Amino acid sequence: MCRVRVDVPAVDRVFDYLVPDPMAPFVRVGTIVRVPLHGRRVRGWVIATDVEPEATPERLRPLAKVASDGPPPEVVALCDWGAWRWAGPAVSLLRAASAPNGVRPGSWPAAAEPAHDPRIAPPASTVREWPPAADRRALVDELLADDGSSIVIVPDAPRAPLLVRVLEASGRRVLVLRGEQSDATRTAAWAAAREGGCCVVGGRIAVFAPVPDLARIIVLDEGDEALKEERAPAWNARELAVERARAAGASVTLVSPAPTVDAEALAGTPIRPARTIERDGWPAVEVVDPRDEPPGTGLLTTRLATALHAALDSGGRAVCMLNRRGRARLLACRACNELARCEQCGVAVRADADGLTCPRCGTTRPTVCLNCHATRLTALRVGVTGARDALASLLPRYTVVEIDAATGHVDSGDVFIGTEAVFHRLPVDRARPVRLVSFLEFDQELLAPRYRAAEQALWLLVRAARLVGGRRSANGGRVLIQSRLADHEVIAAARHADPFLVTDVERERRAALGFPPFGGLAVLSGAEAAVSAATEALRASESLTVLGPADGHTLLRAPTTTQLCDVLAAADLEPARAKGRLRVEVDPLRV
DNA sequence: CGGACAAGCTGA
DNA sequence: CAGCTTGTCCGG
Repeated sequence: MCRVRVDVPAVDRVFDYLVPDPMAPFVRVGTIVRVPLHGRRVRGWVIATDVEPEATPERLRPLAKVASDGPPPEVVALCDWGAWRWAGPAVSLLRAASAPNGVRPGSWPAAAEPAHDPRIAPPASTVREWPPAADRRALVDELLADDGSSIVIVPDAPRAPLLVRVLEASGRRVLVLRGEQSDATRTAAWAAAREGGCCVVGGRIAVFAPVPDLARIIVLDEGDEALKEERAPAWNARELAVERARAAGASVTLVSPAPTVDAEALAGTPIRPARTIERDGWPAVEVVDPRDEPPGTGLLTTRLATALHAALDSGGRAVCMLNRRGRARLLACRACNELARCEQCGVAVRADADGLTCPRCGTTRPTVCLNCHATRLTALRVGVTGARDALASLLPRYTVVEIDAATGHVDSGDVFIGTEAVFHRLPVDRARPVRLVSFLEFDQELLAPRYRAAEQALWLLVRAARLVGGRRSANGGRVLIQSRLADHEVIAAARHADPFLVTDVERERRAALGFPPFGGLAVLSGAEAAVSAATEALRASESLTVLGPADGHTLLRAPTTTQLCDVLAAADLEPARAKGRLRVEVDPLRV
């Protein structure tokens, strides 16, 4: 008899099945099986063996097939923990923890001894500050385990191959596990990791690597949002790493150029490198206040123009970042490209929570194209495109390339302008280093209405620092910030190479507001009827403060994340889900 | 989710 | 009242 969690997210339940004798040698916790369920065959994970059946024996059906080897028992437990922590179905985590193609369930590798006995060596968790432009390969090599397996989580995919080569050169068996790999490649790496004695390097899914002898987990760039799954449940590999290490008696190190308050709460006061390493690991930072410029200068200040010429004329390249968030004034239909205008008076309409609203006459309508009736609109890139044109006329001898999340492969150019995507998509060109990264309007990052705005803004400066290199690097690159808030702690942190100027302010602010990690926070969203039903269902619980629903969202707060998760786990939200789509996001990036 | 079954609607 | 649609229930 075994208990199976079926791979149907809408059926977030477990069922018991008989294990036919020939299958018995292959069935253990984690094994992926196919089971009959309500007239069809579905996939599922064995979550317990030798269970006492809850159903009447005559209703029990046998397993249909053993489909694949699956995550080891401790990873199955980690998925359950994640389902509790992010208030979602465990199935989505189990999928991330399994090989995509199925692995022949032969004889299991003998369960290896844990690399460390937790009774002798208590699990250590640490935060290491390591500046953005400093070489972190030596740090990682130092942190890796000499016996047992290690997991190194590198959210920034383009930076991983170099690290892999270095680790291989030092004689380690390295396996790469990333969500973007082909199914076959990922399956092969997953299967190989079961042997243990390896170093698994990868993105957020690497936290689920099926190594049997885990000794160390290293999370690089612990504040990178790529560690967080975008779909619900929005699990974060940083928290999972700490939990997995704790359960396995392994040690975990969270490394970051800008340690977050959350990392401190998870793994203690950060360890800082020597001051010279800090200083040399950040670039020279210059701040330009647009108020000091002649009126009508716009986004291209004279000091920016000078810096651009200096960077380009010496053979380097330049990057300009401008987020168009909150600047878009024009919407166009994704299908027919027609502009979204008011049906009464013809001016451009704006998108809000209820659909489209005319700023002149107040007429509203659902988000639908008047020309072709499609319901998906896209914001025209007024901000970036306008700035691109201005740059192009300022720099006639150079190629100005616009980059955003929708841009495909870019292979050359002199000046790159775009949203945050400009940091991810910039073509590599060792012969032409980036000598200038400029933020055309940094205040909108600093003042963004998100409670993690300061940490996110500092992260942009981290990305910039990695492009131009440290202040002593041969490139001679610099960062130029256009801002009216020169004294803001984010700017001060980069200028003084001291990220704790942000952490210290942020810790006080979060504690005062009771925001994570000093309190539990979740947002309900989705269909209006579902959100209001769920809100009513949760309003009764004593440990929860319920705000809303307002604008289709409800804010849930609790004294601790644990209490919040306990309430959400105990609540029956099925009646609410029946009324429409309901999304529960614990630790939302924005509220 | 998706099959089963019941209740509701329609047209001869 | 057959034949179809729509809604609700439930899975071992």
